[in-house]
Amino acid sequence: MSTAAAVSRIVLVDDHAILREGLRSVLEREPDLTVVGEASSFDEAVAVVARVGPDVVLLDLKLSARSDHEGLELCTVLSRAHPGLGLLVLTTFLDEHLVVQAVHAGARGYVVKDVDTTELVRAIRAVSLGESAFDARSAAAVVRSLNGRSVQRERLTDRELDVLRLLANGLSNKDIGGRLYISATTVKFHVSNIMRKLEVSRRAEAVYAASKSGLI
Amino acid sequence: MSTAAAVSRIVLVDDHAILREGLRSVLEREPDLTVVGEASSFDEAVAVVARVGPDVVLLDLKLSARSDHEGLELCTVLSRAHPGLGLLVLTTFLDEHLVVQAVHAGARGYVVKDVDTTELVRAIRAVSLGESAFDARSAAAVVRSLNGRSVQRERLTDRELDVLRLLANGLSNKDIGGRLYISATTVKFHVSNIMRKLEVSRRAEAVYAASKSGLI
DNA sequence: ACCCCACCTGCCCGAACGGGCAGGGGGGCC
DNA sequence: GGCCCCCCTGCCCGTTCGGGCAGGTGGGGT
Repeated sequence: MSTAAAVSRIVLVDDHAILREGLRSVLEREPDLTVVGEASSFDEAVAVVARVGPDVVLLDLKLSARSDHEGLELCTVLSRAHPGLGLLVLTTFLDEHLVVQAVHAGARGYVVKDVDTTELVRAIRAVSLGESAFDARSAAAVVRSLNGRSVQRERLTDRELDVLRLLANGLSNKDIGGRLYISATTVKFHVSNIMRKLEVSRRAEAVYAASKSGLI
Repeated sequence: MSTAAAVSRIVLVDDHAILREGLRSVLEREPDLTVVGEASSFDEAVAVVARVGPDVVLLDLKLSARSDHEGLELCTVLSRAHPGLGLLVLTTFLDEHLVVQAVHAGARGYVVKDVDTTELVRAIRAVSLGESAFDARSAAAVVRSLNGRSVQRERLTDRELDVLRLLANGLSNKDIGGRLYISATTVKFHVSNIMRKLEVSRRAEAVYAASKSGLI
C-alpha cells in the first residue's frame, strides 16, 4: 500500500542464521528495503519465495556443509519458476567459474561478502530494478571469462567425472579400470581427455582444478 | 541478574564488514554486551585490542582471501599479549584440526557461523566469564581428536606446504625442485612425507585431501 | 654437550603415468 | 544413409613416480 511501489521486498537465503539476522538488521535500516522472508536451505527457499513472492532474493551459494554451490541449482530453479525475479548472489568466495555459472543460472548480481554495506544495498536496489550488479572484482572475473575463454572449459562427460572422482581418491589407472569394469587403457584415455579439457598436464593438477571449481 | 559491572566489552574481528555490522546489531540488543571495537585484519586487530582492552574478542579464522587461518596466529599473538583475554572463534568451517589448533593457540571457544544467535550470545557470556564455549559439533570434534586420533593428521611443515601447492599446480618433482631451488630427490622426499602424513598413496589423492581440508 | 627435527642429497628399481599410434561399436540427429 | 559423439581397446615408448636404501647439515630445546 501507500508508497509501496518503490519498496523492494527481499528474501534472504543463507544457512547461517547469524548472517541472516545481521543482514536483516542492516537492510531494515533502509526505508526502501524490507525483508519479507528467510530460508536456510534449498527446499525452504523454494517454498518461501513461492509463498511471499519477493522482488529480490539474496542468496549464498553455499547452503550446507556438504555442497559448496547448492545455490547455483537454487538460482536455476528460482529463475525458471519466477522469471524476472532479482537473484543476487552474496557469497564468500570469488571464483571465476562460480560467477559465470551463477549468471548462467539466472543470477543478476554477484557480490562477495566482504563488500561494504552500502555497496550491498546499492546492488540490491539495482537488482530490484532489473539491472545487474557485480562488485568490482566479480565484474572483472566476468569480463575475463568472456573474452578470454580461459575459464570456459569444455564440459566433462559423465564417464569422465566417474574417472575423475576415483582419480581424486588416489586410485591408479588399473584400479579405476577394475572399479568401472573397463581396461586401464580406457582409463588412460579418459584421464587424457580430462586433462585436455581442464587444460592441465598432470592428474594431480586435474584433481586440484576439479576440486576448486566444485566438479568433485 | 547482572548489573552494569558485568557488561562484556567485545571486539569483533572479521574481514567481512557486513558480518561485523550484523554481529554488532545482534549483540547490541543484549544489555550485558557491548561492542567496543572492530577490526578487519590481523594488524588492525592487534592494535584495536591493545587500545580498547576488551573482555572478549570474537574472531573469524579466515581474515583474508589469501590465508585460511590467519586467525590462528592472531589467537596466539593476542593470548600471549593479553593473558586471560577471552578469545572466541566464530568461523564458517568446522574442521577438527582447526578446533584443536585454535585451542592450542589460546582460544577459549569455537562456534561455527551457522549456530543460533542465542547460542552465540551464550558462548560470548561464557567466554567472558573465563569459561569455555564450544557448540555441540565443535565439542564433539575436540573429544574425537583427543582420544581417537582418527582425523588428527600429522601437521605438515612449511616446506611441505610449499611442495604441496606446487604439486597441486601440476608440476613434476623436477619442476618443483627447480622452483624451490632443491633437487628432485628432495622433492620426492617431501612428497613422500606429505602422502604419509595425509595417509594417502598418490599425489593426486594428496592434492584432493589437502584441497578438501583447506590446506591449499 | 646432546638429541631431535626439519631439511637436504644421492642411488636403485619396479610400477605407474602421459602421449602418441592404431582401431571398433553404439546411439542420436539430419 | 552419413555424420558426430561418447565410449571402449590394443601397442609402443620415454618419463615420472613411489618406495626403499644410504647419508649430511643446521637450529632449538633438555
